[in-house]
Amino acid sequence: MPVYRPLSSLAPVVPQAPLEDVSARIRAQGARATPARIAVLRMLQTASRALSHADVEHALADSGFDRVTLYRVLDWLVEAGLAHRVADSDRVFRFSLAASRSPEHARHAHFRCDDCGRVFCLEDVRVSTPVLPAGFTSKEVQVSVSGACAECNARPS
Amino acid sequence: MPVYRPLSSLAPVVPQAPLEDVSARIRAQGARATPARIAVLRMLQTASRALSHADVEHALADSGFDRVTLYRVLDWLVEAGLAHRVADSDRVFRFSLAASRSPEHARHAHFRCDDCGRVFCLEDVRVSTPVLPAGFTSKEVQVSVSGACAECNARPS
DNA sequence: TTGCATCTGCAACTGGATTGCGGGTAACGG
DNA sequence: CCGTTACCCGCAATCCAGTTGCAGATGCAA
Ligand SMILES: [Mn+2]
Ligand SMILES: [Mn+2]
Ligand SMILES: [Zn+2]
Ligand SMILES: [Zn+2]
Repeated sequence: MPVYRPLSSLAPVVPQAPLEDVSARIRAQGARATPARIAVLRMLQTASRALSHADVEHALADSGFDRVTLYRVLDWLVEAGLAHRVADSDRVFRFSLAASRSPEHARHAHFRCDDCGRVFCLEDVRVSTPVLPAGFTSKEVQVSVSGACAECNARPS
Repeated sequence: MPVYRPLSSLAPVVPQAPLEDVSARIRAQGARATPARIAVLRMLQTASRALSHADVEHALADSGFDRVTLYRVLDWLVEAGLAHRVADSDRVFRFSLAASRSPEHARHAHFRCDDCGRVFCLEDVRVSTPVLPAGFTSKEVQVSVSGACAECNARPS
């Protein structure tokens, strides 16, 4: 079980995205553009990988948002169709921008490193809906690969 | 979020499989063939879908096995390579016979019904390892489709 | 049959996620 | 601008699948 590693030691996931744009997008869903929603959505937009609640909480620690508020914001984003949620093999949910919201976030596979615990978006590995048994209808397809990431393979350990 | 539904209302998942065979298979792993291990392994062998700890616990309620024992048996089965574990989108682990243990359990996709919460093994949907970024190595690939199963689609609801 | 490493039962614990509720505030109308 | 109010947030308690520690039981090889 990999230990938690703060975002600072990872790829840059700093909240920096067109502010007005983000607020407008939230209001377009018929909801209030609150500081918490804006901050989290901006973060997701610039994230290079799927973020857990803990990731968001640590990155936005200075802002002083309540833990529960961040849970609710993430839930709301999913419900509003702005983000999607995948259950990781370590029983934590990870969030990333919804496919429909940006072309580079089209349906793709995810990779979980068993060593460092990070989850990468494999943008190049596209996912297609398989043929299902009669009567079954699909809403979502998730492909998740586990193993060791490049960084962890390089490190002698 | 679908409510838990007891096994009795679902497909027949009664523990009935060659007893001696099962005991021998357990001992072949250098472990003791205890009642709990035998019962759980027999259950997995006849299950038509991936079982959660709760499924096993309810089905074997009469036997009086402790909750923790069943957790440990399931963990042991995975460690021994006799079963494999998939993390479901509702944050519960589900278990099924390992691919190497029976030809009909080759690497396949799983289907989760958002309505009734059941997880089906899509034996016909084979899974192959995708091409990964340089330096990445894979150990396991999981494909999980979500949507509505035939039964739930048929029911008017 | 006996020895003992392995396994089980029980109870306490963990950590991510959820819920209830009183107080706060974004957005709209005036 | 300011008042109103439905929506949102902070806080504390709670849930729940899964884990851990330890003392006692037991499968099985000798
Ligand atoms: Mn992604
Ligand atoms: Mn399966
Ligand atoms: Zn890694
Ligand atoms: Zn169903």
